[in-house]
Amino acid sequence: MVKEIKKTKRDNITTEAATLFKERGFAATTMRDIAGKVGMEAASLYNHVKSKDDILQEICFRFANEYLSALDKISQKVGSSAKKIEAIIDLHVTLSTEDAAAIIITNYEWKHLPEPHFTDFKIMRKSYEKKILDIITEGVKDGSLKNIDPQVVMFTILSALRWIPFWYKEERGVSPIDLKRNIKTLILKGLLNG
Amino acid sequence: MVKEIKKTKRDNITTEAATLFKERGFAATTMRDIAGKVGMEAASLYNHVKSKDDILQEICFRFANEYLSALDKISQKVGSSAKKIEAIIDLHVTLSTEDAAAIIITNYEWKHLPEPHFTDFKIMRKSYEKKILDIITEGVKDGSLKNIDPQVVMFTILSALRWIPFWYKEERGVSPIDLKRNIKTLILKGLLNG
DNA sequence: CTTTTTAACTAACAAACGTTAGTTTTGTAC
DNA sequence: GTACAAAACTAACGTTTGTTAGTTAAAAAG
Repeated sequence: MVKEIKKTKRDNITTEAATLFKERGFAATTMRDIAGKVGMEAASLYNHVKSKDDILQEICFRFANEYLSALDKISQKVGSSAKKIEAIIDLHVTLSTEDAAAIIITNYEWKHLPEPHFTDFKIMRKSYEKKILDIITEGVKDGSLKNIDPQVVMFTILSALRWIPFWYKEERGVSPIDLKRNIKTLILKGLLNG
Repeated sequence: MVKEIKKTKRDNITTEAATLFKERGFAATTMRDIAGKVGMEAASLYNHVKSKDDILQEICFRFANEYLSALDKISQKVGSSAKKIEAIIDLHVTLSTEDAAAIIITNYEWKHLPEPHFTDFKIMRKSYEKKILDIITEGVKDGSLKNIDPQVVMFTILSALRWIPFWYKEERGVSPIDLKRNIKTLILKGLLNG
């Protein structure tokens, strides 16, 4: 009972902080801002959270781990390179539309992580990119994918996916399902007709 | 003579500041950081620059204008929708590889612009996106482009292009020309073979 | 050489920052 | 109802921030 209440409050702080970090950036968000959103004084936050950095760490590593473990599952289960890329698109769209603020933090505010977490995160990120690079390289080698520089393909796809939480809004009238289908078509079959 | 020297020093400050804003973000970069890079005391910066915000404004609006005027030229001169999109890709790659730091600021740190510049910038940005959206919509209507949601296409392409300065490095062995060709193939013809 | 600008410097300010200490309120268990 | 723990509060701390004031050195103009 005690632990559950504490966890809920901490989660609430994390969520509100993520929204502010997204809007103003980590460095420009103050503990007093976060406290205001949560409905308490800044000092009271420290009953639930160790520091401002602590909040950032929680967000970044929660999703870094989620991305990595999801990618591992994809690498094992799914078949062809193209199918794996489709699954990666699904993964990013799902996370980006479900928890946009936190995903933005994970993708763009992680540079404010203090050491050694900064280095740890960087390694995880590089590892994620490397795994995707390998999937693409494999597809190019077996001839199922076009002979485009795998590095360019990897970064172009990841860039497109990482930016989704910035522009995605329900009000635009594009459902997550539509979004997945449209991006897959664009990436795999291209924009040109015929 | 007098004006030229002044302009050069100011440009130097702007350039060094852009590098720091890119690495640490605008809010986490101090005037003392910038001064250190330039080789003077923080207070001396104010002989060349009105404020910290002033530096950010200069960078953001210089490139916002450059993007917009380049896009207008493309809209007038170039022919088909596909050719226009190719020209937009060329534009972004050229700017991103020539002045990566400043482009990153223009794309990601503009949220720190003080009003009314923030609103002004937002309008310019929306206008840029709208013009690209129109190009895509036209191509879908005349049947030269696949029937993918133009909004999704616009954001996906722009996301991929806006992220280039983050990962592009000469050492990766991909020249700007290669990059342009590869991205065009990926976007227009897709990743799948056959 | 003298005068006038330009641009560097040192020193300091007021505000805002993350965080700590100490105290009071709130909620739960006996 | 008393006891105890959790979580809120107020107050304040030491730093760091962007910026200003006042002064000195360097460069350009006459």
